[in-house]
Amino acid sequence: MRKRFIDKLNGFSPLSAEETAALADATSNSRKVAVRTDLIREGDRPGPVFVILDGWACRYKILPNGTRQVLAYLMPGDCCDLHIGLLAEMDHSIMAITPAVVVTVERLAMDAILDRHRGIAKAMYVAQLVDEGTMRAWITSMGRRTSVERVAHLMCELYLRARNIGLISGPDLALPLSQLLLADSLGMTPVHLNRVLKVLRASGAMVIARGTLQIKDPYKLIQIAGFDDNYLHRRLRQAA
Amino acid sequence: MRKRFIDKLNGFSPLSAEETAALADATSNSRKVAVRTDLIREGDRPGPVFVILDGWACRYKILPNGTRQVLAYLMPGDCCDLHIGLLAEMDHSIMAITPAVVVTVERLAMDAILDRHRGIAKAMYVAQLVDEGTMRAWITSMGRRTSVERVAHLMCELYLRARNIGLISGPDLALPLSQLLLADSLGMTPVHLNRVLKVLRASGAMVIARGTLQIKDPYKLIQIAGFDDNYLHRRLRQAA
DNA sequence: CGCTGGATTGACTCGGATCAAGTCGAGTGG
DNA sequence: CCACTCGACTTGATCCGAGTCAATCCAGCG
Repeated sequence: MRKRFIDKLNGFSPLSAEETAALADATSNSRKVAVRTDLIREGDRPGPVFVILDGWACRYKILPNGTRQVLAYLMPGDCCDLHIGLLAEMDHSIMAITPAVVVTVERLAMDAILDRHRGIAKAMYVAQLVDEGTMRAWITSMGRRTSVERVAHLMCELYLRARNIGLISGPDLALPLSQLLLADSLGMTPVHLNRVLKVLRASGAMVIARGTLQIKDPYKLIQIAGFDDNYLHRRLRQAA
Repeated sequence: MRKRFIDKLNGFSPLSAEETAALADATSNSRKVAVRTDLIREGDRPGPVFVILDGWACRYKILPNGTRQVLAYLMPGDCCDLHIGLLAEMDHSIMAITPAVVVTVERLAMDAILDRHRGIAKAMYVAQLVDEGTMRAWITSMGRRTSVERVAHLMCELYLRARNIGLISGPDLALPLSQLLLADSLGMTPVHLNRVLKVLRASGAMVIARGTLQIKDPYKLIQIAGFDDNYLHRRLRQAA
């Protein structure tokens, strides 16, 4: 299960055998987390860095008026911000949206790893840059894409990310996201999201049903979304 | 002019005299940039890290359909991502929106500084976390705030950031942002933005006129925006 | 077998986009 | 000094995408 995290980092910047071993060592102590548990809440003082080994989680904020905005999805291999411990308090919460397996790495241990293993540090910096790129893509979606484009774009992203970490190989992805959650990610109401899904289904591009995303026509979906995968930064600078 | 950058970092994590000197040294070689010049474009291979010493800039993306989304504003003291050099290409562009003074720090020089001066590294990591928090706040705004709230929220943010770096002291802020630019930041049309500004003016909370933001009633503005400054992380963990 | 939470659909309303005309102000050149 | 121009700001009229409210539908499950 740790494999996914190590593989993901290795994909960003090649790791030595020693570094792989160090990572495996640091992430050996995992724990299970129940669905809908907050890993950390807005206002909390950040503790150790954690890494999702299995299951999905999301970052989110609750507004004064009670509405919720989902800010990002965390899939196996993703981790929360490296230097989170420098902050006095969290500006958002993180919640498990499936039963999940999580490992926590103490701040000092994390610092030691980053210091000692430059390859790991480099890979994790890239991972962070990708997360930032993803946030920018979300801002762009919310600001300048129609609701149909927005949904298509998110599905392209989630599909590619899942594929990049080897979660899937075929055209289908197990999506443990309720329409309510998706609506809260995309800045729309559940009712409207449902209608958008119907449009996409009718277009023949994709279907979401019974917790599974089926991409029927990848080319069409990408075209609808105006999707460009550059922000996921898979092709990396060679001579870095 | 370099002072602003150093002061900002110092506010995030106290710097030693030696560190201050190292920063001053690294940022001594500045250049002027004309309005509306791109500092770097989407698709470019990232070069050195750069820091805005004077003037304003913005990150933005242009979509296939020609529309633009502004992703962030950079004010004096702000810098682009530290580890940007690890990526193969930029996923967005950065443009000067006023005549600006910019300093570029070569990647190796930057790495050396981060290695040698932990205080600088820490302060810059915090700065990056703040930028991420800001992006999350933007996502939240776009997704779950009305247009009036959104405008008010952005103005609170810009005002506080300007104040935090000592750009202003009174209730007024010189805002070099056209309505078109603001509209492209907030995911609305210039026409609608204009009407929203009128509403805010009528409410007595704030006025934007002739390139100046005047906050007439701070309490009311914050209330309209539902603004919480926690994401700017000014109160930092003491024992960090 | 009925309960419950998510998904789906319909009817109506409204915020914000679009289209179209101005207006204002700063520069520029006659 | 004034007319001309150009870009940015304003305002009005109309339309449409998305929100709201409300009623089912449906599947999993205690």
